[in-house]
Amino acid sequence: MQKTENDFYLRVYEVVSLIPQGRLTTYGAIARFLGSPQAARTVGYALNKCFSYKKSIPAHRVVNRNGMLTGKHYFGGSDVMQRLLEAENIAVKDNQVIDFEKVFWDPNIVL
DNA sequence: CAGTTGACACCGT
DNA sequence: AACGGTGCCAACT
Repeated sequence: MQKTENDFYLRVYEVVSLIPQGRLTTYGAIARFLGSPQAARTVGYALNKCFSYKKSIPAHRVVNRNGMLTGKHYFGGSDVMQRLLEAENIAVKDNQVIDFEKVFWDPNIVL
């Protein structure tokens, strides 16, 4: 569908904001959803700037393909991201999401 | 304007 | 099976 914003990272924010509570997705899934499966890195970069974005983005619901909280350090704390996930019934152990595939949410499948 | 970076992912050794 | 190196895309300095 057509987006009013053509900026790549704006689209990333859109998708991340659509992630249901208690679910999470991966950078690769979002990248693939945007049409560039190889642009997973760009997705992560977009989320890095999401803190500078005017809207609040649930970036804690986005993890890498392994389900590991790679960017937890960017939340301003060492365990902030994990805490946010815990608040959504998502178990996290050693920077890794438990039952990752169970809570995994793929925007491509939904659409 | 050109070079480097970065919250990833995949292939090769 | 585990570790390291390379590739992509867009933004930042």
